[in-house]
Amino acid sequence: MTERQYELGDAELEVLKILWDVGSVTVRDVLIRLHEAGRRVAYTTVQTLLTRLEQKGYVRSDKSDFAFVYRAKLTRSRVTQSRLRVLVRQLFDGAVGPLVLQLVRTEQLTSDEIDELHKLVDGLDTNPKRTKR
Amino acid sequence: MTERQYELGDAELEVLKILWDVGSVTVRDVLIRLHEAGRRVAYTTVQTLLTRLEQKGYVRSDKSDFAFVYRAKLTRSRVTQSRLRVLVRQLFDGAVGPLVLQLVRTEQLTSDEIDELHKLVDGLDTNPKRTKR
DNA sequence: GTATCTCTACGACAAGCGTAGGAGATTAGG
DNA sequence: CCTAATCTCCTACGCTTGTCGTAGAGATAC
Repeated sequence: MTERQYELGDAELEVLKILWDVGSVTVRDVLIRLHEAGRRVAYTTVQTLLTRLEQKGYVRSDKSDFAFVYRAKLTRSRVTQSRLRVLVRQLFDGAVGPLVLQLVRTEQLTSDEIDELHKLVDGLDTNPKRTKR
Repeated sequence: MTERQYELGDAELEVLKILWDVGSVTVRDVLIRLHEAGRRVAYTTVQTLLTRLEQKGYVRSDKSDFAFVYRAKLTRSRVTQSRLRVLVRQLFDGAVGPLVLQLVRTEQLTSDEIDELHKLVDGLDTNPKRTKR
């Protein structure tokens, strides 16, 4: 495809989320976590996923005294933002507005979220324009 | 992964979007459109994509006098909604609120979109009813 | 010191997807 | 009818991703 750099699959993302939650983990840590979550995978599967995540630059590893310890290199919001951007481009031709509108329109939000939204939206127009990263 | 049904790849989505825009198309129609958009693919590639889309239930075809004519079976919003749901589940554990918040926070919206958002958000609490698809 | 456990390295395989070629049918133009 | 252009059908290749197996290196356990 066009610009297919920097992708990650579902399973990889699953692992990455654990790294975000926990911080530093070994292969076994991730494995246990996944098993607790009902995900029955083999040790070496996790190992492969972590290796690939490292190759892709999402994760860094250092050899501690016993096993390799992995930690995320990219922040959660960095990655989610990038993924969102891809999706927005794919589905809404890059226009975020329509996406938000569809979300607000078709998904139910909790009243807390609605309150938060109110605050955000109210603050929007007073906010000066932001630089495009 | 768990429930991997109902997926479609980038190229497939690209084609599907053309169907949404145009309505009824032949393989060649799509091909021309793609070429106009700078996407240099072979005729048979488009054919494969349409066939797969049909197998997956996104598209329906009928044999008109010469070539097959394809049209979308699922609406655009239906598909975008489903894709959004997947992404929301993956990245935000199914919570739409945080997603919207992140979007509003990190992406710039046009003032029209902000106005629209205002209206939507204001209408939210008074209009909580929705049928679950 | 041999059996056991755990970790790493390497390879592999199936499915999904993007991409396409070739064979054979069909249609249009003379 | 003959030929060129098209269309459909079938097959396939390479890459990514999810999933492991196995073999070897260190440590542990008796």
